[in-house]
Amino acid sequence: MELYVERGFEQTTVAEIAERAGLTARTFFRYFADKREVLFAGSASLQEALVAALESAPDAASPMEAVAAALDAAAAFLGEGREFSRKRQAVIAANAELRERELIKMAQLSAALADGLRRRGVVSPDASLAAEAGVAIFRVAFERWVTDLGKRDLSQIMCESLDQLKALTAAAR
Amino acid sequence: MELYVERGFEQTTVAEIAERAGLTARTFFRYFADKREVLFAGSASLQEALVAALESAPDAASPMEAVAAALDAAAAFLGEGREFSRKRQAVIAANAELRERELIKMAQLSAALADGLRRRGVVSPDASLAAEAGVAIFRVAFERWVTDLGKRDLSQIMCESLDQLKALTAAAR
DNA sequence: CCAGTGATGTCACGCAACGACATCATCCTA
DNA sequence: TAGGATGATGTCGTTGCGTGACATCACTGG
Repeated sequence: MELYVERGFEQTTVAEIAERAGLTARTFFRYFADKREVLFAGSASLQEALVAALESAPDAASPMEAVAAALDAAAAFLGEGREFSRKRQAVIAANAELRERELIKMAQLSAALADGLRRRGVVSPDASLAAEAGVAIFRVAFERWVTDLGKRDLSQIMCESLDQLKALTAAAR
Repeated sequence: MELYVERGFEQTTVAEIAERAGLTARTFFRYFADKREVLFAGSASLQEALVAALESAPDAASPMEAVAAALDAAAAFLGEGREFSRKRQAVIAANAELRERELIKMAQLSAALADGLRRRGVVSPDASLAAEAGVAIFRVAFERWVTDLGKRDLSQIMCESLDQLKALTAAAR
C-alpha cells in the first residue's frame, strides 16, 4: 500500500515491494500469486463473513432478505476502516489491472452468495440473480460511502440502495 | 480463437498468434493492447448497440424499461451466433485472466448504460443501480442461453430473468 | 519525382512470474 | 544429543509479455 500510494501501482516493481518488506521478490510470489493480489489479502475473510451471515439468517427469510443480512455483515466488516478503504480504493481506481482484479473478487463473492442461497433451498437462477443484485447493491453503496464526505453509516446506505433497487424493478412494465 | 481453442489461452504465445496471422508479435500489439484483448474485439460495438437502444426508448419508459430495451438489442446482437458465443465462452471460462477481462467489459457496459440513463434524466444512484441490475440480468440470461441445450431465444430468457428479478426484490421485507 | 503518411518489421530492454536447487532454522525423535 | 525431517527463504536462470526507438516500405498528393 505504501509504495502503491507513493508512486502508483505500475511504477512499483515487485523487487521494491520485497525490499521494503525485507524479503526477496521470489518470496513475495510465494505469498501472493501476483503483484495485484497483495491488495486483496482480506477479501477471503470478507467473503467468509458474508456467507456466514447469509447462512445464519432465519429460515423464514426470503432470498433477498438473506442477502440483506449478508450486506449488514459487510457493513460491519468494513464500517470501521473508512480511511483505509478510501486509500485502497483510490489505488485500485487508478489502475485498470487492479479494477479487473477487484471485479473478479466481486464475482467470486457473488458466486459464493449464490451457493449459500442454493444451500438454503433457493432455486438456481433465482439464487444467481439475488446474489448478483446483492453485489450490485454492495458495489453502489460502497462507492457512495467512500465518496461521501459526510459520516453516514455504510449499513444505512446499503439499506437505502436496496430500497431503491426495489423501487426501480417494481416500476418496470 | 483457433489457437486458444486448440491448445488453450496460456499455452498460446503471442508470437504464435502473429505467425498464424502472417504478422509479427510487435504488430499484434499495435492492434490489441494485450493478449487478452483480441477476444473482446466486438465488445465495443455491442456496447454501442445497447446504448443506442437505451437512448431510443420512448421518453415515457421507466429506467428499467429502457434497460429492458437495451437487453432486447443485446439479444438481437448476439442471438444469431450461438455456436460462436459458446466456443468463445468456453475459452474465457477456462482462464482466470480472461474472466477478469470479461468482467471489466461488463463493468464498462454497465457504466455506459448508467451514463445513458443519466442523459435520460434518471438521478445518479438510480441510474447506476438500474444499469447494474440490467447487466446482472444479461449475465445470468446469457449464461443460461449458452448452457441451454434447447433452442430457446436469448431475448425470451432475458425477459424471464427480468421478471424473476422483479419477483425477488418484491419479496424483500 | 519527391515529401509526407501510415503500416510493418527489427532490435533491445524491463519486468513479471516460475522452476530447480541450495541454505538455514526449527523441531521431533531415537 | 546427534541426526533427520520439514518448512521458510534465497539464488540463479529462463520464458514470455509488453514497449520504446528506429528502419523500411508502400502509397498518396502535388
